[in-house]
Amino acid sequence: MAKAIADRAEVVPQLAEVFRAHGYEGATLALITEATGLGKGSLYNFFPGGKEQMAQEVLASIDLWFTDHIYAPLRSAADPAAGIAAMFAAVDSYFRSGQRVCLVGVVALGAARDLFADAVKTYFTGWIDALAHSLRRLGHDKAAARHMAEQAVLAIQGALVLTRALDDTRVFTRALATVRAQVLAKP
Amino acid sequence: MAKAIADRAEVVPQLAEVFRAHGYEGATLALITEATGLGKGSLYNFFPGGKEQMAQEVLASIDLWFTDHIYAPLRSAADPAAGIAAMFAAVDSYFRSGQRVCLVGVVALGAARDLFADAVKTYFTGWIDALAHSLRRLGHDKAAARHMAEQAVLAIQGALVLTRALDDTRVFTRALATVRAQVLAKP
DNA sequence: ATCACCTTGTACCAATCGGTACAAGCCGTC
DNA sequence: GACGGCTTGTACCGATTGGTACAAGGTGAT
Repeated sequence: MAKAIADRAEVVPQLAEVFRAHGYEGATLALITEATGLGKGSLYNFFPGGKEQMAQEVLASIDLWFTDHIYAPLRSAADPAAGIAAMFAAVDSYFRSGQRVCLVGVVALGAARDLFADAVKTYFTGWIDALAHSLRRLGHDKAAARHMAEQAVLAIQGALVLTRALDDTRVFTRALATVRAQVLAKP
Repeated sequence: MAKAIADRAEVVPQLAEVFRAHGYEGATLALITEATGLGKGSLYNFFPGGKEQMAQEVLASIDLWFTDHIYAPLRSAADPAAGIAAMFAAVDSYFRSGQRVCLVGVVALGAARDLFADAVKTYFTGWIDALAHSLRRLGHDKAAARHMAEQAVLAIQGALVLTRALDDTRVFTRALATVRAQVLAKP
């Protein structure tokens, strides 16, 4: 019938928003159709694997974004403290001060965790590893750096939960500032 | 047909486990029937309001448990530090070292948040208030106590997310120990 | 023993789920 | 301008969703 070459590149972020808002099982094809403007025909043409493939590609694109905008800068920053500061700025902007939710965290808590276990683990270990790397350069020993990185990532996830629970973005802002200060404190 | 007086008191915890494992929307009546051993007839006899009422009562029972076992002891403990230590022990046991997930957190992240917004807010504000109360008694000023309590609760939630994401309960144990030390440090 | 009431299993309901089939149409290529 | 290959809308599929109706059966009070 038509040809609108709806590019994957613009569909995947729309899919991401649907999964974020409704979770994996809650993201029905009806919602996906509505959010993307694509009928089932197009959807299954682009993603023959159905919902599962859509979610996999969304998770892959998220991982790519974090790699490009957070993990890599964390590793290549001339000044590790500056790299960490940039990370917190990127996180605040990515999660819209807590209004946006972390899809990977949502998946991890849900029943679909097993389906996407690899992607979930890759995301979090990638983040913790990159941050721990910066912390070592900052002068922390290996064990302390890993532990501190883990604690920081976990606090960000918790901040997203609590922010949504209390429906107050100031929670997120406060939490981010606190973790930032802890992480950037002199070893 | 039968009479088995399946008491509410034993059904609600079973419901809680189903909601925890599958989320609100993911907890289908088929799963609920299987987990409780109760047919639809009994289920809708006990909970005329359907799934929503089941979830509300589960959330209420969770709030009651936390009030009895955590918030109240936190307030009435002769030694505030002992009360806080007891809280961490209770949390570790309740969440089975991170193998169990926080239903309230799961709901807060999901699409059903608006349906249960009141219960979710009550749970978290209750927790933060009680902990902040203990921290004041420990010598922190009002603002610092609130801030520290918020940070502790949020770290516990984040620890649950990360523990499930990495499928490693040691994450939870480490995180809990860290937060405990931060919170119990001399003001 | 009777009776009213509570509990329960089963059949059933419309709506929606994820997914498939396929014809109709648009496109670039020759 | 005809062709072949993508892209798309629509109709359709069986399975499952949350929920209702109700008859059958069990229980306790009398």
